[in-house]
Amino acid sequence: MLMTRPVRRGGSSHFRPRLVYLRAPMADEHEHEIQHMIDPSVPDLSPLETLRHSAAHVMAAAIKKLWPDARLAFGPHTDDGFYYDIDMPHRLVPEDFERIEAAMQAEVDGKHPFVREEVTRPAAIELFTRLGEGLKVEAIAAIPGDATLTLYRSGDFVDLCRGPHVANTAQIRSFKIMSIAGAYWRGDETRPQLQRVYGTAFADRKELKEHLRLIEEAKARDHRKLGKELGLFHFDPIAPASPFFTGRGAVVYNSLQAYVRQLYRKHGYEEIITPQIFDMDLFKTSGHYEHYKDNMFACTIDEREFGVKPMNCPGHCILFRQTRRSYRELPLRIADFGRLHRYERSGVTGGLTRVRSFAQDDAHIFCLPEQVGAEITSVTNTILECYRTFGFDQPEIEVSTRPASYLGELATWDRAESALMAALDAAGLPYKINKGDGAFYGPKIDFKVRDALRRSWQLGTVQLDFQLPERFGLEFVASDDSRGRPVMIHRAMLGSLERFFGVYLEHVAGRFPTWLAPVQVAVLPITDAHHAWTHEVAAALNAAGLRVETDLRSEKLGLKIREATLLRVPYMLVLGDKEVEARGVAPRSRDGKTGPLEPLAEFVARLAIEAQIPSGSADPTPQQLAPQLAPQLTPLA
RNA sequence: GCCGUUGUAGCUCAGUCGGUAGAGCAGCUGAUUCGUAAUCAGCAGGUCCCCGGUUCGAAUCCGGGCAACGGCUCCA
Repeated sequence: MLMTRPVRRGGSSHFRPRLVYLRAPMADEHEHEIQHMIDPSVPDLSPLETLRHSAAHVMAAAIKKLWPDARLAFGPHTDDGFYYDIDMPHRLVPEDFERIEAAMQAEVDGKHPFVREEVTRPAAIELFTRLGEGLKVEAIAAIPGDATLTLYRSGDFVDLCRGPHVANTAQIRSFKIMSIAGAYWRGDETRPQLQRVYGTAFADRKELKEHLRLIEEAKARDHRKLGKELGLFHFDPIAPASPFFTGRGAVVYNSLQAYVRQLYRKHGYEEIITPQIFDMDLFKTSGHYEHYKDNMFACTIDEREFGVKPMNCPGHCILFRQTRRSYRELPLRIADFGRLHRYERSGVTGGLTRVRSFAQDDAHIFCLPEQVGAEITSVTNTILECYRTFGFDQPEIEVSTRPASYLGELATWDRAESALMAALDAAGLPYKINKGDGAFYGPKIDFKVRDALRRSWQLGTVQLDFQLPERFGLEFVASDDSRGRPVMIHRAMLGSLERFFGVYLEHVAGRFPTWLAPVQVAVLPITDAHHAWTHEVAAALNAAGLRVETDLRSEKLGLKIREATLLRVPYMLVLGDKEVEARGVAPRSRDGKTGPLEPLAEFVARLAIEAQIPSGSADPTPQQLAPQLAPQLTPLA
């Protein structure tokens, strides 16, 4: 039951209702909303976020009990839990987690209500100074204005906090300390580092268990692990953060490119090839030298400074202006799989997700200002089609608008931003606006997909650019013979192919659809007597353009099946007396299903269709689509 | 770049107090010819990440580098 009491607000004299929680049972779904409605200064958190933020308080209280000299910083909720930044002499190790959890449980068992309290700034400073919470005092100093501050008490723990919170610590029943990491006070790397303790909490034990299972599953299908197990790619210290793709990996990589090329053909792009290394003058013109030089590989030859391209756009501008362009040529859509090199700082790289040598499915569209809307619509549709093919759900779309420091005319920005949103509106696509998050050269749309484990990845991007056409003096001849400046649209669907490779590998847990599988069919003779038919079958598959491997070793069938299964080969053909006699095959899928004996030609014809690169001219067949959630494979013994 | 952790055979890992480097899998050789997720035996395989120091002696201790991993920051 909710009760209200009058509370003085700020300096004004009016009274407003305020909440006090007296109720123990958890999870009134609407508590937080009520809290938020009554006081808009209370952040609008979801019930789960509220629970997690409350759990952060409980954890902080527990840590303060165990290590009274701990100084608290901030303790917010995150996408899948919460953390608290703490400054203390004791260096936490995983062995401490159990003690912390036990102390947290004591807080929970104490059934302490969360009590909100309003204080003046001086009172808050006085309180936290007395408690020795220097970081809190600093945080108070950083809060602008002289608004009333709020405290939340639970038991004998008190924290500066805007809330909201659950009613009572007893509601925090399912929690776990996850990990410990370093973090800076307010992200400032010149300040001493704090210890960030990560935890998670859920409304009930079942959800917590499921969350922990998903974490285990994510570990099992980590693309770095799968890449090694499946022999797809390799890293060596001799080329830090730069993948070596093996023969198998390159099949996947090239097939991804082949698919994107299908889309290009369908949607009116032409693919070009541009240089790798340019005179640094190019990047001085584009602005990369000024803004991005520290991330570029450079060298000086013959007293001339060169830079390895970190992006394709400047080179594309050169190609655009190498001839006089008529408005009739626009929109000009040029695509480039050019290899890019960026000197990513040593601490930021990892697996395929952030590498120093990579390629994008990159394209630039040069168009008339009035063509922007139609182009955005077309690009967006192509991106959505692309993600469908890979079995991703509808992506989350975010529009980033003009940042504080920007280049170009205000009116142009306004026009561009409304063009982006109008295109999305027209397509009936929901999106979120990230105000002020655009690049300084133009607004953008980002596309984020969720993979099979519900993790979010930013893949595609569509960016308007008014700067490069200006800087490179690009122009076209208009119908009245005047000169106009084209608008440049940067766009990528998969983003970095390397990164997409990693994301997708995890999404399908190594079970590539047939058209992407490095090996599509494994032919497994039972004994030497079946080798002749094996060679015939393999030759027929090979002739149909399928990727086939034979296993002629004198190993037992079980082993051959096991190994092909672990390599996630989509189909296995076990050949024994029956198959030889019938001149047929009985395909076994990697899921363990065995089909009936059928004539070889039938299987070849069927598989050839399934293995086709999705054409982009029709919806992919179910077989071409990726499996949504791969069944769990028996782990290696 | 910053903080922390780690680095031993192709892979996954063990290695006590500083005293000649270990296993399983993979590989090679041989045997086995087998019907839907691991046949048996033998052999071979090492710059203990790199450089330097301490020590009679270093995988082990110390210093410096490199790389990977977990985070932070960054990702015009």
